[in-house]
Amino acid sequence: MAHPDKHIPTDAARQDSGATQGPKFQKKLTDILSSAAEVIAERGFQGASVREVAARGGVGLSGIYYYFKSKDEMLFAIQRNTFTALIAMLQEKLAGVTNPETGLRLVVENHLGYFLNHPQELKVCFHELDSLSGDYYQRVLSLRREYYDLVRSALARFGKSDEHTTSLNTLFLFGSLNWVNMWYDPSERNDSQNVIERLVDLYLRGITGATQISN
Amino acid sequence: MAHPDKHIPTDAARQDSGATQGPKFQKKLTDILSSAAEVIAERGFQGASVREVAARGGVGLSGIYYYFKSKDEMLFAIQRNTFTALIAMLQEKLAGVTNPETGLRLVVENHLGYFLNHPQELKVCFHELDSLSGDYYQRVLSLRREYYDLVRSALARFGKSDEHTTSLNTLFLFGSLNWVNMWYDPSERNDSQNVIERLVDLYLRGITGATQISN
DNA sequence: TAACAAATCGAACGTTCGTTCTAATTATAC
DNA sequence: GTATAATTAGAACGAACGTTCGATTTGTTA
Repeated sequence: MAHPDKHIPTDAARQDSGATQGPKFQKKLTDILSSAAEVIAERGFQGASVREVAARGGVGLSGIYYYFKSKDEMLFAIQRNTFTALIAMLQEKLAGVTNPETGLRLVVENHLGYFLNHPQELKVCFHELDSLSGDYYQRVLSLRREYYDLVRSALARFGKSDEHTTSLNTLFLFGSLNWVNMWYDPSERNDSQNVIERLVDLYLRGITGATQISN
Repeated sequence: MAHPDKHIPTDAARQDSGATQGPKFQKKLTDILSSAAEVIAERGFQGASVREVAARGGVGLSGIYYYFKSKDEMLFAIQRNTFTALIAMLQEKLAGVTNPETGLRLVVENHLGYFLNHPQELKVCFHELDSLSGDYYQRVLSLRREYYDLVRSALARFGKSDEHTTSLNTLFLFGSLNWVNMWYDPSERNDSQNVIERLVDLYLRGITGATQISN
């Protein structure tokens, strides 16, 4: 009881994005999360040791626990930040868009564009969905659903399929999108636009049944 | 040196499928591999403990090492068996088939059919590709390439796309196929045929650009 | 039953893991 | 400069990990 008040790590699980903490704290927290995404993408969540995350983040082992309550919370923070960003960016891009083809193109560009800039984070989100449990899992699940609904409603604008088929097409599209990080090498980023075009073409024809490519 | 000869676990890495060992040995080996696929699918490779695999397989902890040299070898055996089976089944189905639509349908039916019967094995193969290294990794990689080439050549029969586009379409298809085990619930196996049909429809139109569905 | 191999068991090894604790250091405010 | 909080550092905890080993049991062949 000699100590005034035990430090409670800022609870990255809360949505208070930095109001209570200085920018220096937020910067370090972001650095650690970036390192964590790196290590988890490489070794998997269970295989990623907190010690290595700490080393790459330039902190001591116990320093990690000043910023996060647990290893689980780090994974949760990565997934929450990523899905929140994906949703916000997509909502902004889709605002006011009515043309279905444009909507599909924006969906693909948004998702693959984010993958090009944050390959580790996206890999973690798509690869470690089941590594969380309890409250963390549920909250990420609801974000995933929100993102799914956004994409689904974009595909629904084509009006060419019944509801169930639209749902299936959405899931097929997510498969194609997420599988990209299994084979695409970002070092040769010359043909990234081509990948986007071919994927849009494929689903455009697949959904509408016509060859009405514009550009 | 009091012992005649140390037992060398039958080297599941070799391709001698049971000539040197009795059927009882092979049975138990299969049981263990099945349990291993179960645990690895649930907890990931790093998170799967040999102790739990042993428990579910009805063996003591050290009993595992009578059948396998290491945990890595177990993962290798699962992936090798799965890809070998997928390749063999697909080759048999595609034998003599020239119609491109039939080929695509057989590819999808083969892959998703295997998923329905062996969900854990397929999840392990698609989820733990990078958990192997060295020789094990290379040998699985070459099997994956063989399977990929089979599917790619089936899509190439449509003759509607250039080579690069065909490659991309193949990768997109693999994404859709492998993503299925992230959302499909095998307990409601009523609509599995519908999933296959919708996926075939989507890629049929996407590749050919026409709506030439037969049945 | 005797001999031998095949298969299983239990205990132990060295390591690494996530987490915690206390003390020391640095920054901030009066 | 002194007090107070924010941040870091180091050592240690028990638990779980993959693997090994010698002994024991089970099965097979004479």
